[in-house]
Amino acid sequence: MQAIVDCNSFYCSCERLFRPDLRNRPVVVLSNNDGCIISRSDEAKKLGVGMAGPYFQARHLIGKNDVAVFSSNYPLYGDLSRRVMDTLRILTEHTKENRKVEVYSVDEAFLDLSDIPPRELYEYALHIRNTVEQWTGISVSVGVAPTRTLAKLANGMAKKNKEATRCVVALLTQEEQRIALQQTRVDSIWGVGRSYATKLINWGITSAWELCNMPEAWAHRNMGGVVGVRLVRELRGIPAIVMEEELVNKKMIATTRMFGRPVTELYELKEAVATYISRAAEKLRRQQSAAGIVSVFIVPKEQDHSADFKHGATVSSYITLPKPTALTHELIKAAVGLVEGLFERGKEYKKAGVMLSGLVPDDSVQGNLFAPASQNQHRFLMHTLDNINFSMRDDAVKFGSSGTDKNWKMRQELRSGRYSTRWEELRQVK
DNA sequence: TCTGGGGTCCTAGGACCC
DNA sequence: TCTGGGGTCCTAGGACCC
Repeated sequence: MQAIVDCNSFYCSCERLFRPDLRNRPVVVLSNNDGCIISRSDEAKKLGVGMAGPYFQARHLIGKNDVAVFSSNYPLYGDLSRRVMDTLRILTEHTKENRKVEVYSVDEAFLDLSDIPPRELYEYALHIRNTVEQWTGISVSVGVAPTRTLAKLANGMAKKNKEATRCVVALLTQEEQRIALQQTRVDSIWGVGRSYATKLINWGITSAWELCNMPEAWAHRNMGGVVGVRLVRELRGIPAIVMEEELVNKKMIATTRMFGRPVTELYELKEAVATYISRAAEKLRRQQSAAGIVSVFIVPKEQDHSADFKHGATVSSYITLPKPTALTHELIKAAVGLVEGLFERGKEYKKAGVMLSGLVPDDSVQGNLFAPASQNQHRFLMHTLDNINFSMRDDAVKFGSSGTDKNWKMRQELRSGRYSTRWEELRQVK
């Protein structure tokens, strides 16, 4: 059996943890640039605040109902996430194999419960739920089932009805699974997004149970080949998605941001791109990789507002480096060159991003016999720079090309303190 | 005159996730 | 006025090889 442990309204719960006065008040957390609503407390959901909707559209509702609003505070959420995951690891340590927890995202993890006797599963899950809340202050929901997709489905049922289920739902028998599938709409299955949902409904398939009964060949033809087959099997209780072998390195590293205001000058775009590259290069070095391909994209402000804003007229280009590198200045040089090619005078830009791909392990990078000895010093410099930025504060030391004013930076007007990772921002009680 | 078939690698783009 | 950011996997199709 598999379990998925998923934090309830995670970002909102994190904010509330340090603001007990908000316990019964509706809370929402905004995306970067204060653009969209990405987390809502139950009270906010009840008010009808939509998920992932633009903040400005919900503003009226929020103002009228005394909703507490926060910009996202990733240092805080990251730290609390680590505490929750550590707790899960401790709770599952008694099992023989050491790797029973697979962190799936910042607020959820899969647990392998194959060596827990079926009769004890529900109590076991409940114990996990209660202990995580007691130790970290974060409340979670747990779904238990033979496959990951069914576990997700169970988790959704637990979240929907917290009191009755005590935030734990286990679908252990075929009978329980059938009823759950019949009650679940096809568009809330894990792995069915907007586009497949529309297709399925047009075909007259509206419940998860109906999809579960479609032949595999049909799923292969109509739902993305092997992906569709796996999905149908998972619904039937046949595991088709398995635990990851181990934490693997990323295959691509991206840093992209909206600007706080429209940007018209080339030098500002270059500063932004150099800043993003510095970030991405840090991530690159953290996993001891080097990048062989640098891509850059910039997004002009739409003239046509009726168009889908996510599919604007993005312009992008990429370059394959002569040799993979993890050195920030080499990556910046490549990226800045690309921006110069993409930029058009007279246009307003709202977003830019960089991507590093073609990643290889850094130690496997072929040394060049004729490279100057200074190469190794560069490497040492990068290491020092990362250490300073990690221990002091972000960007304490940086490259001049990143700019100093950065008045294009994103808006983040409502951020709470980084209570648990910065001494200066420690919460004070009188 | 008749001009195959199978394999690999790469890229672009679609779909999904949180 | 104001719509996030960072990933993954898969497929199709083209280029190339023998």
